[in-house]
Amino acid sequence: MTTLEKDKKIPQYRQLYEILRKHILEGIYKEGDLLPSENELCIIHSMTRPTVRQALSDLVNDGFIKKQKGKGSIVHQLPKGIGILSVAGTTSALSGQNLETRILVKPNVKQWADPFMFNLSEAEKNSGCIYMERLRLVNRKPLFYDITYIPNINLPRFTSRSFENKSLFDTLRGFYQIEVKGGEQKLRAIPANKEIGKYLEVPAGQPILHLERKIDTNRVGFCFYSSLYCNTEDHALFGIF
Amino acid sequence: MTTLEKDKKIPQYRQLYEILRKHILEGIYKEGDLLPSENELCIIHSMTRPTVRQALSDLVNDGFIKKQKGKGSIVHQLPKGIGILSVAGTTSALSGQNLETRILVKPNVKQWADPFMFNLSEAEKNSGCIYMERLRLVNRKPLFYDITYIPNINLPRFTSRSFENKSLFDTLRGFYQIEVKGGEQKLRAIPANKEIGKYLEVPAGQPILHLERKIDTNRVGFCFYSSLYCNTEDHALFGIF
DNA sequence: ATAAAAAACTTGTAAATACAAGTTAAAATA
DNA sequence: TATTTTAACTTGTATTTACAAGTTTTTTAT
Repeated sequence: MTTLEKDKKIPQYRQLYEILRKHILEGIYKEGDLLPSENELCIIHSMTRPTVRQALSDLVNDGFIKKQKGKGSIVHQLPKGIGILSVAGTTSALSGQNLETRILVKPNVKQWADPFMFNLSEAEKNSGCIYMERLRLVNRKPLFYDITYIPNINLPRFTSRSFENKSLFDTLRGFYQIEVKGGEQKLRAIPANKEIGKYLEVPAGQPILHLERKIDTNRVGFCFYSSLYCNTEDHALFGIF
Repeated sequence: MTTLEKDKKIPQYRQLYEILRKHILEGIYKEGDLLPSENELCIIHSMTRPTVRQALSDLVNDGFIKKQKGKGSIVHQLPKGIGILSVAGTTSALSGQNLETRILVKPNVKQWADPFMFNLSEAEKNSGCIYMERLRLVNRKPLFYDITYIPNINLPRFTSRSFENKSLFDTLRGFYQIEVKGGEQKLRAIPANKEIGKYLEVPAGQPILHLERKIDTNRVGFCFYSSLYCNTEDHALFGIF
């Protein structure tokens, strides 16, 4: 095989989800619009109602539409802030904006910090972790200071890949067939220390939002971790629930 | 009729959800345990697999279990922080802990603030809002300072009800059949001002987490709003996604 | 005894069907 | 014309069936 990629079948409901999501993001369906009814979507895309409903259910969970019995699927107003609180990497959360990524510390293998922000399995502890520091800028202003920890398990050539202009999520999916499934996060408001203040260009002591995240994937037992410092002075973090 | 309550049929999948959720919270199923398989649940509760799967799907979305193909439904580790980021009122988010609620400003009808943190419909603007301020204490320490805004639409006797030891969500459900469906929120880290500092017993300038929330309900077009100031020094906010 | 193969589980995806319940638009009635 | 009723839509809930795909246990063969 010339490539590591396996051809994985994409489920029908997922394909429909992607199509509708794209159409909403492109503005083909605008805020307040009704999507075609479930029965119409069945006919258009040659699938049955349960399949269509699964796609719509995912769109509801991700905040793109809301449903009303008797009426239809209504396109939700798109988040104006930064949608990092749901399943999304920082790159996707900031899509459409003038985004720049600066690598502060290139991916390198090291030991896990002890204690670590989440409980680690023995397998994770023994394998060590790939460590990386990145800064994300929107319109030339630094917004995120992101420290990433990835277990060093079966990820050939990972440290030599570039992340300058590519999403970590895309890299994991493209080269290793790793899909993000969900995760958990802890939030705190903390004062910026000297180092964080330097990176985010704010005075020490200024309130900063700190997210500690554990991100689950489709590979059983494989999670990765992120410690994210976010300047919310200009941009609030946005989430749906 | 002597009561406002209509007898609303609770769907089977919702009943199963509540049972399993309760069992997990009570520790009958512990972290890492496998729930009975879908087919077993079908037999136990006399329902079909799609119905069971809908209940399990909701449990996944709410972070109580994760599913693994070929294996089963695994009970998730329960959040140690405060699960306010998903569908939950502060009361439910703090359940099990030594919780006290102090009413700072009793419910009273007033005009909406202008500008308001979310866009309001004309119907909402015209009706005015019910305003309330509450302080939530955990183990005698104030954690949340909560300002609630509820549109004054068809909620008889609302301002005269007590919220001392009752959840707002429970009141809305019990007296008005209003169920919380979801919502959206904006998060910021801000410095405590004098007033917030006084309530949360922290020095002015200390980083505080500010949540602005719009909460959707099953009553079409009826939302309510909350501005929540949270001291995350001791307790991080916890969320799954 | 060890290793490979098969069987027996598990959840994931998908179809076809039926009726309930809420909303909207058309038709009938006053 | 204005109002009420009806019909035609919409999504919500639930059953039944089938097979795919991943995991674990058992059986079989070496």
